[in-house]
Amino acid sequence: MTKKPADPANGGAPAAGPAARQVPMRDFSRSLPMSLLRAREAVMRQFRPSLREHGLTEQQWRILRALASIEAVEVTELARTAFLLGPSLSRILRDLEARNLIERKTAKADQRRSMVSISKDGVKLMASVAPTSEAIYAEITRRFGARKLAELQEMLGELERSLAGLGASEEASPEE
Amino acid sequence: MTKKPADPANGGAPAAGPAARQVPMRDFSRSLPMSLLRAREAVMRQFRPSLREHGLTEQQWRILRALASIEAVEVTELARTAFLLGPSLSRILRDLEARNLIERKTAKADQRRSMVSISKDGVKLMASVAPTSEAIYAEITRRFGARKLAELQEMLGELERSLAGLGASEEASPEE
DNA sequence: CGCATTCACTTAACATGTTAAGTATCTCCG
DNA sequence: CGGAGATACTTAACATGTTAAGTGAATGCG
Repeated sequence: MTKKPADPANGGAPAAGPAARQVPMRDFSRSLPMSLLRAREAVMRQFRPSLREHGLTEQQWRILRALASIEAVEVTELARTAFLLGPSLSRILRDLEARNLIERKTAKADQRRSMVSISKDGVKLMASVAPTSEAIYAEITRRFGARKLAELQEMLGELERSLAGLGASEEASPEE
Repeated sequence: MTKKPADPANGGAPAAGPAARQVPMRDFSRSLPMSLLRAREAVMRQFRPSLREHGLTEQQWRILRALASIEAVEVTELARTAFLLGPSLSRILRDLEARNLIERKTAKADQRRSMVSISKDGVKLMASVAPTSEAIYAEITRRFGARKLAELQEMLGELERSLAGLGASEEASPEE
């Protein structure tokens, strides 16, 4: 329960170490990336045990959920939806296919593309996980407050939008 | 190269698959974990290029920043501060030590503990990265709005606190 | 003192994140 | 029609996330 940041609560020496402290930066523990990371971890910690019991990782679950609402998708589109990078998705799909949770077949029109869909086993697995998952989500909503949750989501969306196209100033296509 | 799952521009879901949709769940793309993940990714995408130029990963940078404000810390305490799991930290410290960016020495009172501190080279490296990093943070703040940013951070903190002690067994994550 | 327990890490093993290459297709233009 | 370039993935390589087991050093207790 006790959370102690970078506070040298030990001896009490004011500290004046070997080469420390010379670069003045915001308090590290309050940076936006850290806040987002901690918040997300706090949330995911609620779900991981349940998923684990069903033999699913967070990412595998994301993929199944993304597939559940559509008939079939191309890998690239699925990567966007499940917010996974191509290589990760490629590996995970290989495993999920081996477990018969998804199905894959190359598109007729374009042999490069492969269409991915959830299998019956996949649907069954989802059905067994969804109740617990929803219950956890409901508890989180109850604790934090439905309204605040909506507000938070809205702000997160705004943050995303306000940063869109800021760091992509190189690498690939100038336009996009 | 620009391979990023960043665009939630999925074109909706016609939906009506073979074995799909039977388990009614919230729209996957709007789940809290996904919102947090996307927001954090949007933010980190701004920083990664700069860090990379200096040969640092996001986690290595977190560690250096955590070390910059104190004389020395135990590994466990550092793990809490930098929000890293023990094993990850162990590996990263090994590498940072090999690069002479940090120093380590076992505590006299307790041979099990090792005290970690940033080295002169580490401080120098930080000094060369900090300006860019601060500039990026300033731009993010400008785009999103300082007030909204503070609000967001506050909400994230509340979310964290409201979920504290919900997961079955705590004591297993980098936070507490 | 003797020894089981606890503690503070470290190693190991497996899955994903991330970037760079590689491979097979497909498109388009000369 | 043919080859350069773009596409849609897949592989590879390295770093981290995550859980479990291992190691050496302190503690507690009989």
